Amino acid sequence: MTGEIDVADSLRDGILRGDYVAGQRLVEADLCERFGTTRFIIRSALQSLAAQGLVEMRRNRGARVRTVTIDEAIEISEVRRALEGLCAARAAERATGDDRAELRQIVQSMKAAGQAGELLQYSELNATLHQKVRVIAAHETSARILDQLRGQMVRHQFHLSLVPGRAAISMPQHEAIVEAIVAGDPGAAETAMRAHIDSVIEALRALPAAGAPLTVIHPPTVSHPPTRPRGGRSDARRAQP
Amino acid sequence: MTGEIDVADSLRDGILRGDYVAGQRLVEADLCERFGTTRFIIRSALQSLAAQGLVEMRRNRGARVRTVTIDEAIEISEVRRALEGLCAARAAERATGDDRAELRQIVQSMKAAGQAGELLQYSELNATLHQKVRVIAAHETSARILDQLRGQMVRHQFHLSLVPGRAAISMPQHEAIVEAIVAGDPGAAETAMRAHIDSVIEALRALPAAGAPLTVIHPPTVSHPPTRPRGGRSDARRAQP
DNA sequence: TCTGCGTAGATTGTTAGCAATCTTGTCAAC
DNA sequence: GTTGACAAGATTGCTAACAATCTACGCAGA
Repeated sequence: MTGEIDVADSLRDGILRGDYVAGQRLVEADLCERFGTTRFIIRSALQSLAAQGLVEMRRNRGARVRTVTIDEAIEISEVRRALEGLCAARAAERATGDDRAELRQIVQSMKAAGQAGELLQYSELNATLHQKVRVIAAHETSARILDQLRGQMVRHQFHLSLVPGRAAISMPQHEAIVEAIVAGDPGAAETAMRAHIDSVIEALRALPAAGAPLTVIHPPTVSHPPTRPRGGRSDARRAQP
Repeated sequence: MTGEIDVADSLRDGILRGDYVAGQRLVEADLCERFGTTRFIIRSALQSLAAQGLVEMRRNRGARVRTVTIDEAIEISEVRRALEGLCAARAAERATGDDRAELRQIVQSMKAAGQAGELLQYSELNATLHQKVRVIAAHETSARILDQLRGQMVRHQFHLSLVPGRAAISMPQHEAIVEAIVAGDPGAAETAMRAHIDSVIEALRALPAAGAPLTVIHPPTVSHPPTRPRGGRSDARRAQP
């Protein structure tokens, strides 16, 4: 039985999916019940997730889902700007004929989704495009880091994709990136990618103070309320007639 | 007692200092004895170090000190190029008067050490300069990532600093970086930093295939041989007359 | 009524031990 | 002499129970 890995992945997926509210306490005993395993496994999983920056562990205070502020999201995006710029440049140097065709295909689909107003699909294609660039770049170190950062950004990125008019702004930027890669021009590819993420950062700065909207889409599970008392002589659990 | 953190730090320092040979197995029981604690603590520490990329953990096969190949070192340096470029640009925007004075001071000391042929001191000042730039940039996300990467690079960086003529090459590059930051020119600072790390990458590419030299400087502790049999009915331990 | 302290109980940190797994040396068969 | 399988035992994976720590409630005093 490979318990540990499964639990860490499930928990990670759960957090990324929004099953747990940002800032919510992750009580080990509760997670044991939910995943049907022991505290040791849960603890290992939590440590692993803490290393990925998805949860925050404080001594004697347990783990909570890490809240990423807008300021942090901007910092993360600045790092993305640098690293995805690197990947775009490398992609321009390494892209095969098939790669180029696929990139063009993705951009076509994005255009269609954008014009049809399919925000969700546009957002997914956007992720696909960025990932494809990373795959072509074949730069393991930056890929690993970008993966980590993406995990921390999920919520804000989700918000962004719903900002009206966002697709119209980013579409030509994506076209420029793909054009440069297809043309095999590393410098232009890097510049285009950086310009694109600059605009993402600008949009983040304009974003309202974050918060509730997400919980409307992904309501917290009733058995795991956002806050919960700790200690005290509250017999609340058993005191239900 | 805060055991866990101390052990993780001690182990990290030990690896960075070169107490453990690259690729060496880290047997939990041995580490327990060495640090005077239990396997749980050791295990947590190892997981933490694995997350930082300093050790490699494989299921049922334990932990070993991660070996970073020259190719990986180059990849890491490419990421450093992107992120330190970002930091240099931000430093140029944020540096106070005191910061500028301190930067100039460090460069002066480097010049002196370089001319005196004090390779070790030059290498330390080099690290100090890069760190100072990061501190001025005040960019937590990239600082955290750069810290991790630095840990993985230590060995190769050490090799580099011993390459004859290296100081003479990097000195003007460092001057250019500091000049740009002092002048408050973010673009020039980023360009200068990227040029500098480009030359580091070039030097890495020219480096001989890595390996033994380091063990001459930091011989492995006798109680922790690089390789050790596992399993089998070898009574080697007790069979010493 | 408000404030500060002690205590109950929930929660996490740690320990010791059993079970599963892998490595290596040895032996037999070809 | 070489190749394959077997078994010993070292090593890691996991479980359950104990100890340390923190939080909130309620009571006494002002």
